[in-house]
Amino acid sequence: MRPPRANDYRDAWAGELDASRAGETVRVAGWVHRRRDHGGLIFIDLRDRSGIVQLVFHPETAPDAHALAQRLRPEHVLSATGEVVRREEGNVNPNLATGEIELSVTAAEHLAESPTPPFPVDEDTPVDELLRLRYRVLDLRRAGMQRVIALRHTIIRAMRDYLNAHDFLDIETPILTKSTPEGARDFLVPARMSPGTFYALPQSPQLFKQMLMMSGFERYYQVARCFRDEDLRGFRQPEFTQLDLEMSFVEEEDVMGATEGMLARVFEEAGFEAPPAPWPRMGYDEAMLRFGSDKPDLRFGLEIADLGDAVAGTEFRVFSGVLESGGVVRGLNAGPREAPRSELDQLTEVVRRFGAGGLVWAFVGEDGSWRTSAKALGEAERAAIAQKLQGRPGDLLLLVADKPQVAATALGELRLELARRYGLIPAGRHSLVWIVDFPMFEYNADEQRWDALHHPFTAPTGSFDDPGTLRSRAYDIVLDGTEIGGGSIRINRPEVQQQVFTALGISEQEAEERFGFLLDALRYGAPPHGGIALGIDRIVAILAGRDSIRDVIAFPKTASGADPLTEAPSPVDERQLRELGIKVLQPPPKG
RNA sequence: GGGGGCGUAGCUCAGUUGGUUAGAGCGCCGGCCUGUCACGCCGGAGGUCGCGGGUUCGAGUCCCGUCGCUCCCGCCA
Repeated sequence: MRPPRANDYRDAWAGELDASRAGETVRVAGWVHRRRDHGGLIFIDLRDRSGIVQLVFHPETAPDAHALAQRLRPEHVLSATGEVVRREEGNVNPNLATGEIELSVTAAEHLAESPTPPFPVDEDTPVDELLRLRYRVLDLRRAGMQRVIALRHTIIRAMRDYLNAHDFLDIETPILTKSTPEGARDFLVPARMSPGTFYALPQSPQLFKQMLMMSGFERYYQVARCFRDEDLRGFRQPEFTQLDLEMSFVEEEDVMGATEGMLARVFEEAGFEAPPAPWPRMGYDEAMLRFGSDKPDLRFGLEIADLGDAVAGTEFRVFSGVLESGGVVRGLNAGPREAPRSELDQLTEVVRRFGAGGLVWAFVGEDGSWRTSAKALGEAERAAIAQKLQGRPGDLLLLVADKPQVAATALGELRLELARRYGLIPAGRHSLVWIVDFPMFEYNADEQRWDALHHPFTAPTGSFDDPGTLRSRAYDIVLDGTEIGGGSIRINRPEVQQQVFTALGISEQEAEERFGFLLDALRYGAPPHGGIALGIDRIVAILAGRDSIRDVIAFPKTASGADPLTEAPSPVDERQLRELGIKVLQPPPKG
């Protein structure tokens, strides 16, 4: 860090003092990290953003400062002046960056006191997350959180640097915008000046960035806050940040290439060893078949194989029944395992949770014979399956028979469970892969209609005669099994946009009401364009090795959407509601 | 909306088949200590066992409800 401007509080960073400054008089300021009172000598570890330095208070040489030090307690704020002293041989602390020196304090100013903090501001004790969030200010003082928030800054800066250098314009889009009840639930904001009407907070700047392309800005980006009123998860918050970008006159590879250039720079500056770009492209169908997921984790094997050929014409009724009704039989080789029955039951539970009827297991014996739950499976079929799954003596084979989507998901989740359970993910390995060739629509059996898999502004390829066969020009980028971004080439012709709306069951009139502004803009000469949105919170969390994006957001919300720090959300005054013409049907419990 | 886990001192946790006064480590307070660095030694304070109800002679422990945190399913075009 650059030295601070010298003032009455400080002229140096605590964590950057070293032996080269021995003999100098410096002034540092920060928080009391720890205090060690030896009766005579008092040691204070002083912490600022840069790190920690040990202050020594001598009773004889600086009695006033020493008296002050006796009153210091953790998290008090202090400014201290003293001489940088090289420590004697036996007193060097190799665990401290500044451990070769200490500051022999001559004068100190007590700038602020603090009660005993509710938890220690160090990394040694795990602390309940609710308590951390209630006292987030103290939590954020901890070295790990300081590191993560700084890493977040580094990542965003790298993104901006790259995009600025490639002619992208940073353009802001509205936070108060129009509700388009499609996809996620909107957060609504009542409009006082038009009673009974509402703004919505943006789920993403999608339509605005497309209109910016139609406005001729060619290349746009924004670090955009997005809002979705859905249930939370470790990797999902109601408000989150995405790096949003859009480009004109581009094809898929232009956007993917720009993204790779940008992310490669991010990884480099974050000190994250990712495989070199370009990253592999994998079709959606292939990903679903081989990995049972549209966000495959490629850091380990356990690939899934289709066993339809191997078991064609089988007498085993579970398999034959599924095959006859259009289902599939797929399986994977879990490798040499000696799983007891209880463990097989747990694995069965995993596939059941994801909709599969059951799990067929088989241990391959030394002579190639099987010990299996599928006793009716014939010898020839066993041999064919073993060959397909490269089953060797000792291997555990796991099979699922079900509808294609169910079998894929169940085996995909089973694959992840096996990797966790048996520790199959090598430390320090990372995988990046683009998933492409998504279906445009997916049939919603409950509503008896087609839903857009990506979003309805994505450009399709193929024929509208059979919407199920349409593909979209969309692409997702997947890091270590987590989707960190997705985008597409957009529709730039109004008649195609209308065709998509029609396929989704949105009438021309309804489309005009909801998206008329976009359709209008499309009519006045829209360039071919496309873009991508990257989940910044997720990227930071993965690069920081954190399990939750709450840890990389300064002020996040709990799983119930509350902020324990401010106690939002909270009731509002009756007067505020009257002004907005709102009547609350279900008042919050008094408390 | 559904399912699992958790809730005991300021913090992290232990607490047996229901049984006398609910414990430990850290922190805190007081005393001692001039080379510690998660300082050390001695002493002390500190509890609505999340909340409400029930069973019982007796509940931290069993039952019901409820609140909060968390993970998963649904949801997240």
